[in-house]
Amino acid sequence: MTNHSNGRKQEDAIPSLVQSQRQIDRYGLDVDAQAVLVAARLMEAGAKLGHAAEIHFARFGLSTGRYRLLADLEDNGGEVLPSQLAEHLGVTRATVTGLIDILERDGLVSRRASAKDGRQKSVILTELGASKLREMAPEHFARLEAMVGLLNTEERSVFLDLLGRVTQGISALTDE
Amino acid sequence: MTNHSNGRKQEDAIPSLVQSQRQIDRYGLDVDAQAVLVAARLMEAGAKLGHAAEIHFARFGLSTGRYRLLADLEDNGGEVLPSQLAEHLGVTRATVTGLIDILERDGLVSRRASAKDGRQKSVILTELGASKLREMAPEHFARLEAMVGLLNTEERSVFLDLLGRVTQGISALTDE
DNA sequence: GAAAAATAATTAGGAACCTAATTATATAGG
DNA sequence: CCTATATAATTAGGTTCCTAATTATTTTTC
Repeated sequence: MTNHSNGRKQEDAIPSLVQSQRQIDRYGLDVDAQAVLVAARLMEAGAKLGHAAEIHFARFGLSTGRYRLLADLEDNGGEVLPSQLAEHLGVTRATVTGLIDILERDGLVSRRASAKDGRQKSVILTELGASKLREMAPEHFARLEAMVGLLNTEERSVFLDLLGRVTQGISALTDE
Repeated sequence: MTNHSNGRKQEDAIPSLVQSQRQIDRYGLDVDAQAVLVAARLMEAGAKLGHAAEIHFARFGLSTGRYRLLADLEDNGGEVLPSQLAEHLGVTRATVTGLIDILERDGLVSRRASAKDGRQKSVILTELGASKLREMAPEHFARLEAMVGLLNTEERSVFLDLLGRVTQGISALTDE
């Protein structure tokens, strides 16, 4: 058994309800096993999706972060400050600096010093960057759509609602 | 504006439906914007949860991976092979080797050469490792429960079902 | 029973993101 | 005005996980 692709055997990594219940019972805690299971499954799904996304974007010579930066640039008229990019993407400025470095090296964006404020250097989407987005759009969006193809419109709405509420709850892990 | 904690401003990073629709319209593609939005939101949520989990486990001197390894060890009688751990956790053997290195350095697990097969070295949960799990269980599970506290039991069931189907669909990103 | 193939764990090196410290410029307070 | 503070971007160094190559041992095959 070669464990091809990523050492994951499809089903093995999925945590089960009995597994969660057993963990809770071991310490005699008063916790809902289903709640714990939701947390575990979402974590699993997030990690799996993150990994799959990297593979997907690598096909176009990009990473998830670099694609999202390009897309945000396109969404905002082709010129955005690094600090704004960091905010839009939900990553740190240090990370944005690194993303820009590679995108600039590859000719997909360029940096331009601001006239108004000497501290700022705005990031510009080059023609090459724009054509990269254009070129990958059909396949990219088709795959995203296929990904949620097992849910109908109604179910997607419900999923978005529930996911939003769980996302709000994530702060329970970091609070205090 | 200091952008404390992680440079994320609560709402800013959440992708919206109009944003997805605009991206699709730009290239005149026949794709459902809601489907794209589900993909984007799940990615966002996964990344956010992953980061929050690291902060959570860091409180106990662990990382997400190291905690999961300890928990799996406890779930399986305190002795498991590295290759099995890799399979259970859905990570590579190389990663497991690294996790064990640190856990062993901290005294939470130990390695023992197999008698039957000279290639194998099983991993053992030490008493210190077991007490670490015991000690963190109440707070750990309480926080997980709080995280999904905005969903009632019925909604959690629905969420698990829908998440499971989306998770199946993730392969659409990597197929072909 | 020795050569070839498979398997277990590890090592080496890379990618993505992080926090904290640094550099350069702009703004405010006395 | 000029020192003190705030802000923009970057650099330095760390964490987590990955793929590919390596080492050691077992199993298969002829």
